[in-house]
Amino acid sequence: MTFTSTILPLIQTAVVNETGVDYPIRLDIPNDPSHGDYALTIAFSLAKQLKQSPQVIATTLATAITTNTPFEATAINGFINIRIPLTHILTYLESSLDTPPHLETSDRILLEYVSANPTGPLHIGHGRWAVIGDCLYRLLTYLGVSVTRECYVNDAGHQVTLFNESVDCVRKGIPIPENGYGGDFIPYLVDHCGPDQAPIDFVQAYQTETLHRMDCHFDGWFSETTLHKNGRILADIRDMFGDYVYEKDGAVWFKTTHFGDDKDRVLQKENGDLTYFAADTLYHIHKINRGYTHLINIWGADHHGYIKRMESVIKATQKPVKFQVILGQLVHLYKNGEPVKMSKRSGDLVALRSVIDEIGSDALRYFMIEKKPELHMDFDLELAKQKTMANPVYYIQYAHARLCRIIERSEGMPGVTRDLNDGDRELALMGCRYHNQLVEAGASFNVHHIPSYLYALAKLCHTFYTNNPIIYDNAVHTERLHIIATTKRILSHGLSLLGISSPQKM
RNA sequence: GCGCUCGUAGCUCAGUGGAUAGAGCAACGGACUUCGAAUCCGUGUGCCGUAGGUUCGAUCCCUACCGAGCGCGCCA
Repeated sequence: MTFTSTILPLIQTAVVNETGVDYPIRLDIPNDPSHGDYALTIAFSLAKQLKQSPQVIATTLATAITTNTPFEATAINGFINIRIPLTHILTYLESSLDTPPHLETSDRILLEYVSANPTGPLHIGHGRWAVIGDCLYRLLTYLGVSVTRECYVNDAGHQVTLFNESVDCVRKGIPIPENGYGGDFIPYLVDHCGPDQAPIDFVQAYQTETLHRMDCHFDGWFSETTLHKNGRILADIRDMFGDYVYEKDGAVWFKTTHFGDDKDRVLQKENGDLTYFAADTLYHIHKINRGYTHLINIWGADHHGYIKRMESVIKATQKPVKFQVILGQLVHLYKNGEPVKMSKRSGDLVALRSVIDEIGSDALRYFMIEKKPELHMDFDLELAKQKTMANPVYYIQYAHARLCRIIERSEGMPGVTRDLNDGDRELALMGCRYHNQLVEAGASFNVHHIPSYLYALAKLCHTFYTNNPIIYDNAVHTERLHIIATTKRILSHGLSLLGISSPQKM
């Protein structure tokens, strides 16, 4: 249950009773906290309809709200500012974490991300999609939404053939073919991959292990090869989309332009091979056939040209399925200010695994999730290492550890009740907003709101810690202890949604 | 050329159709006998890329332009 859901209905009723107009109301948080805990801008919206000035309406409504609800409302320049009584805040805070908020949707979500070729180690960009996907999963699941995490394994096609050839060449000690896979990884693979294991299986296991090091997991791995097995990919596509499949220049095409794409796309090449697009089309149909109604893909921004194509496929099914792509901009990796190439085939690859091992999963995850996905991101390895101790994640974790310490120290001490001040109120109110933040983040699929919120909460904690002693005169301030106990749980829970640990001691 | 993403303080970035646009870093000055100083407190900075438009109100929505990155394969 969110905090605003304990407030909004009462205000809504008061407004409807007063004006006779059932207008949807939104609670805003004012920029300036001195204005109030929440604000309504409804008076502006109703001005035309009621033929009165916003201020007149606001004044009337403020009186009605103050009279008919537990909340105190004042009208200023057309805004209605709301102040929530402390008792309401504390009552909510006490029980808030026991009832998770719900995000209303009947969709079954399939979240596909990473989906790397099993031809080399994952790079830092994969790390970014992995963390975004993983956090989104954790958040939506907490909000009661049905989400399945899936990684599509591109274990078929020309690149895999090329990769296997490269491995063979290295094994035989002969030069790798033109456009083959160079770099340090193949020799590493040759040294570690047993004779009974296929090279791509080794790579996939290697990638999985890397992801585990940053606590990223999947519910399923979908192998492209399984789609090819019965040899019916093209036939199945024809069966479903016969009207939009045609032959030209010896190739087979999908008429994606009919659905808004720039040009039609090839399903089967002149040489008889199927394209990546053909298999991926069937894969997405497969998702729909498994009952998923909302397909979310996290792709690197270099694949944005592919979106229209897959959108066309979804539209062609004429099924009420949502298709959404979260575009993650690539991470530009630097080392001491020098750009580092991330090409999978180049020898100077900086693998995700080495970054995890260098700066740690907690710090890496925080860096990857604190910025919105579509933001271009520069990531300097040396800087990240240097800043490790000044990293925001430690600031948040430290707040948690400090609160743990107080709670530990207070055990067995006599409790006393004393007055609460503005600092108490501010921290408690911030804690109340946690569920609203989560719902907002979940509804918009913007996971990066969570670290922003947690940082702000941690900041209040540190200020609170300095100004508001919980233990003094050998006694515990009971109400304060309740506030920080819940705050501690929120910090810990929020961090867990990000896949970041919340140590009791640091 | 066409398309996608981005453009906010010196740097890295939040932010929302609403009130005086905010954090962190960096700089400077304070605060440890006291629940952990990995902390706190104080001191500045902005044509929110540019120009129009919609609106009672635009940094946010629309259009054009400028700049950065990416894409425009019968590669994956």
